[in-house]
Amino acid sequence: MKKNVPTIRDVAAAAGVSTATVSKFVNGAQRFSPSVEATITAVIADLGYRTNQLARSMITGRTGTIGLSVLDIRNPHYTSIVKGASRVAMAHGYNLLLVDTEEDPGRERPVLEALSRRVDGMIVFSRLREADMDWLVELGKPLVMFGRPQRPDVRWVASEDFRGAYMVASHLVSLGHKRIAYLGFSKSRRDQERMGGIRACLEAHQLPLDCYDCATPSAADGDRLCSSIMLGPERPQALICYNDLVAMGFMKAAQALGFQLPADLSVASFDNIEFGQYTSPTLTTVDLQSERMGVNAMEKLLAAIEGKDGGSTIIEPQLVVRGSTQART
Amino acid sequence: MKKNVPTIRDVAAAAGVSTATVSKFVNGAQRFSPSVEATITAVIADLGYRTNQLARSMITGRTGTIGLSVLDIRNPHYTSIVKGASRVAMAHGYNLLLVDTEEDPGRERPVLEALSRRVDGMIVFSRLREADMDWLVELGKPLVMFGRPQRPDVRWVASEDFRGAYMVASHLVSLGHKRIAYLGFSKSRRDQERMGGIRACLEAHQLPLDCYDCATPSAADGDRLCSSIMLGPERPQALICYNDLVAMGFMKAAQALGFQLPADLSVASFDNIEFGQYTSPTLTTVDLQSERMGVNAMEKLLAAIEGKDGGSTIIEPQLVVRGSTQART
DNA sequence: TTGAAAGCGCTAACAA
DNA sequence: TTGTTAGCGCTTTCAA
Repeated sequence: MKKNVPTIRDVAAAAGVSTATVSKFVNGAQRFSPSVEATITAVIADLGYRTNQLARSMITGRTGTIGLSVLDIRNPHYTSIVKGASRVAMAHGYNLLLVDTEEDPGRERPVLEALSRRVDGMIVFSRLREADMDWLVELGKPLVMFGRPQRPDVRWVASEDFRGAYMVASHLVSLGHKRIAYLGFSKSRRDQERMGGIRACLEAHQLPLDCYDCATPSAADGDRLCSSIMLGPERPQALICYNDLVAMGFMKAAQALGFQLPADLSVASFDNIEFGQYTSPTLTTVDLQSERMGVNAMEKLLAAIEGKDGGSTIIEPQLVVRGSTQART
Repeated sequence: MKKNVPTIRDVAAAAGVSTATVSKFVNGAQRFSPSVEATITAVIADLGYRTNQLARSMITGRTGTIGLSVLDIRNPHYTSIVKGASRVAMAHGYNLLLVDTEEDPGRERPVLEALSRRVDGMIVFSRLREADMDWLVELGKPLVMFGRPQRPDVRWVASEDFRGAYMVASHLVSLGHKRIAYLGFSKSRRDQERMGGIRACLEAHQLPLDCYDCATPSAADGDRLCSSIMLGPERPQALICYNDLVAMGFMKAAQALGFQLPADLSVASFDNIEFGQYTSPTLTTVDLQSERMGVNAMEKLLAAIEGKDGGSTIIEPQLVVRGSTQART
């Protein structure tokens, strides 16, 4: 038995009208005489006709699909962004073409170039340097990025990383910590801002800052670097991690090393992923409002697709104090 | 300035050959005379020509895209599945069209029907009952599902939920627990198997089983149901939760109520999400190998698309014992 | 090895 | 309100 998907021509023939009429009807483009309307409706139901999106897209140039590129879908920060973006997209009848670049800048270009031809717009979280992303903009698709690319055509949503970092640092200083360290992730563009915020705060208090660097922003790396930081010559009293995952891995490793947290070390980080509430101790963190970032980015993109300017947005961070930070005794 | 994306005709004209030749060249369909090959290559590079996938798809019927439908992307169990599936898809040059049905069976049909027209195959995690998914199969696309749908055309990957459940129950019994409860999620088809496995084990030991039911399989619901379970007349000595999220919410609430875990209550669950290692106490759970499920499902689907039969797979569960379960003293 | 021509299923002027 | 007609960019016979 052959699979015969009915086309608009089949419907037109069966209903005794032209394909143009069926097309207009399907797209609700105008009003029809009751009789025509009735027949077409009946025939469509009868044949089980469904319009071929591909064919439509080819003409209209619109695909009804949004491309979303994230760095690691397993990081709940990105997962929440996807969730937020997905909700808005679905509510507007768009689908989501998801790309996980796995923190590898080298994968971004080929993947996004291919993606750009089949979507109406893209939201991208990138590890590329500003200088290396001309091609992205030249793809000519509406584009929303995370971070703050200095390009006139690109709208973005960003968090105030500098300010958030200043806030955590300030919190730790006020708890009486003198020796504070930062376990960052230099491959990220946000790392500079975070380190800058921490440094600015500490300098204002004339305190030094020790910096360490992850290879990947993951629990595994927090774990891996723990011994060298905690058992080295310059053991910190408080540590700020690049993100919650790093902090979780680090805390667990520190406890395995015999340290009491937060008594021996206060730990704080960025993102406020859901699971920070369940760690032991619970995690003090800077809430970046991931889901809202996703929602916001998608709203901007849909606006751009409709030719409106959604502008750019800075989302204010909020310090969430939990059990992992404590006053120096 | 107008955006003029070069088409195959532009290339043909500039190279002085026919569009058919260019098409064949682009698709590497055959060999060409050196001169033709050289000119076409040069012209393509010069014009920056890239083939329009949409147009090609319309003819070939292949889209290079896989649809993946999950119930809640924020649940790390699904996130890992997506990760696994995504890796395999990208490695084979496929894109991923992601759908998050948000645990709402009512959304599945319209969304998947729309999806089916623009993908080469679908992997779906569904809350639909067997009886309600005829339409899914009739969409006529290669299909891989999670769970064990009893349909000849559908390949699936499933975990041995009954066995896994039996294992946890057995573990708790051997720890000396007499009053064991199950906090399930009856909307899931897997719930039956899990409850069955637990019950089978307890009956073998002539122990009773109290059952409770979540409205959603989330930490929020574990939290919400905690007081009624822990402060009711039939407080359990051990609790098996539907998944890790429920367990995490439950444990946290129980501790807030003043209970010592695992001394006052042993808790275990299913999935083995990464974050179960960081809770306090760390979570005893049944590892379902989420990422592998995703990988496996995608491999099966790609096989099906190529006309091969990837078969169906049952993935064996593994009990991961951590701190949340302890012998009854 | 190359090309001519006929569409894939649909939409969008423009006419009637 | 309805129909005619000309494609969208590409692949695919079939013939040269």
